[in-house]
Amino acid sequence: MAKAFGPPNDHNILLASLSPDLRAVLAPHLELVRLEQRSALEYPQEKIERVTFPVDCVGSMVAVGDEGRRIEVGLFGFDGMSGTSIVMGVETSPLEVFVQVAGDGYTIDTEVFRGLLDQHDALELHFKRYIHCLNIQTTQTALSNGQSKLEERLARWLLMCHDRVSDDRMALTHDFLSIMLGVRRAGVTVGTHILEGKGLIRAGRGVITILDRDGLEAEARGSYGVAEKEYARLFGNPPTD
Amino acid sequence: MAKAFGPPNDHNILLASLSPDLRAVLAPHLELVRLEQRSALEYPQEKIERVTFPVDCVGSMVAVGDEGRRIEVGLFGFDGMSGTSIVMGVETSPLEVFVQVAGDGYTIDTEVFRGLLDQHDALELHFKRYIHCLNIQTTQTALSNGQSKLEERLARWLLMCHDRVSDDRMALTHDFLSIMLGVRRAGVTVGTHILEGKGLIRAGRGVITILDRDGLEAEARGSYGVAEKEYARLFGNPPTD
DNA sequence: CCCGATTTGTACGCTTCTGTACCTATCCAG
DNA sequence: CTGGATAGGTACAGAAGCGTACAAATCGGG
Repeated sequence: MAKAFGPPNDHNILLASLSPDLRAVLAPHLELVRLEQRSALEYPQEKIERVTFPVDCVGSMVAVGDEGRRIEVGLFGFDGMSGTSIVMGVETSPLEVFVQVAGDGYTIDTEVFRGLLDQHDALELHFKRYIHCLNIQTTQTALSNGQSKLEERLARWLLMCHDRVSDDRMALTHDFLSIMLGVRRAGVTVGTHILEGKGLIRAGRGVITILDRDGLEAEARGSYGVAEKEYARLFGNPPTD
Repeated sequence: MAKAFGPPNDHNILLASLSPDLRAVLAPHLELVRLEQRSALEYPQEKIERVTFPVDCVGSMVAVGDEGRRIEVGLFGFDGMSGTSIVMGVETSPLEVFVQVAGDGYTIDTEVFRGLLDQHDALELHFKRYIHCLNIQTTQTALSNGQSKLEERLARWLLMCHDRVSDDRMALTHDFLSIMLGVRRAGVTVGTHILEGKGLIRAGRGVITILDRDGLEAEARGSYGVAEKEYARLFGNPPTD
């Protein structure tokens, strides 16, 4: 299977798939900003100030528990948005949301966004449907966390990340991946070697290159694809397809 | 900590916490029905016919993967509802939703429900906020699946189930629990012995009795409570508190 | 071009959980 | 009261991953 969201990533698909009139409603309030790696988009239990629609950056939603436990529960790029709680009518969330791959994104003030959603039901519907897809992604993560081996989870994660960047080369350290997957750093090293040994990826210092998407999907053994199919069904494939 | 949703369960809290006028909007369309154990409330990828608000039954949302992999990703009782996708503007979901503990519940036809949501934004807001809580529950499940030991996950699950039934005695087999947690049946047997050994529960054939909620919460080591606190914040404690 | 910082490779013993198997205890219908 | 069905207890070898530790490789600033 090709990338879930197709090649174009000079814009945000979620915004681009709005009808022209709804896009016109949002456009005047969107501001294009540069988002640096590790910068926070939301803090746990703190008021969400801005909603962000990535263009070529990638964000992670991470659940934090006691004793430093943490694990990624959501990944989004030009397919999605931060600040989903706002759409749900809640002003905070217990998750950490931060920029994982630096890049540009459109932001809008939370209050303004909430106001526009209230005025345009079709706008809210659009974002609710995206959140539905994101929730499915989280359920698949829960399934994967409970039932898959490390290298299967790694394969799934690499595919999801690859879907959201333009390059087959991705800047990722084992340490970073270990936090996302909630496993040992050394475990990621072993996992990457397994995938590398099968010719699915190539790993360099701080870089992982995707060589064989189909192979990775097979390696993920069904843990990848459900959320992506739902997204494709609801938001369609990009015009180039 | 006492039960997350307090003692009363002769009604559905989600419905009861609606304003009187919104309750009046829904009431004429609700039908009280008996829901038997194992009966399906939603089938994966099939149109959701009815939305259900449990009174004294409990439902599970289960993600299914390849090779018979399955794991529970959501639990709801008189605090919640089935058919959450409908609120999100989508008519299907990839999850299995079924009755885990038999009992009564109010149901409403999907089309009628969707129509009422469209007419009453405040009604939709109410259910969106519930879904926000349910999503948090799923993120905590993902965290727990990835980072907790079997007996911690078991303790968490028993607490969540206990929140949603009226009795300290719960009809649960090890086999059933093993499916919910996505572990071996024999593993659940060992897990229950650990909790029993600490005096937190008592286990009989097909029955688990909660003896010490606070002890179970400590045993869950932070994996229980986040979603429950959010629910309490948004929907308040029951009037008896 | 050298030094400290970052990243990766590898090893070891240990815990947790699995797959499988088999036996026992309890329940219920006839 | 008995026989089949259901539920639970236990055991064993092995896989998977952990915590920890340390060394090697690579990078970038001075």
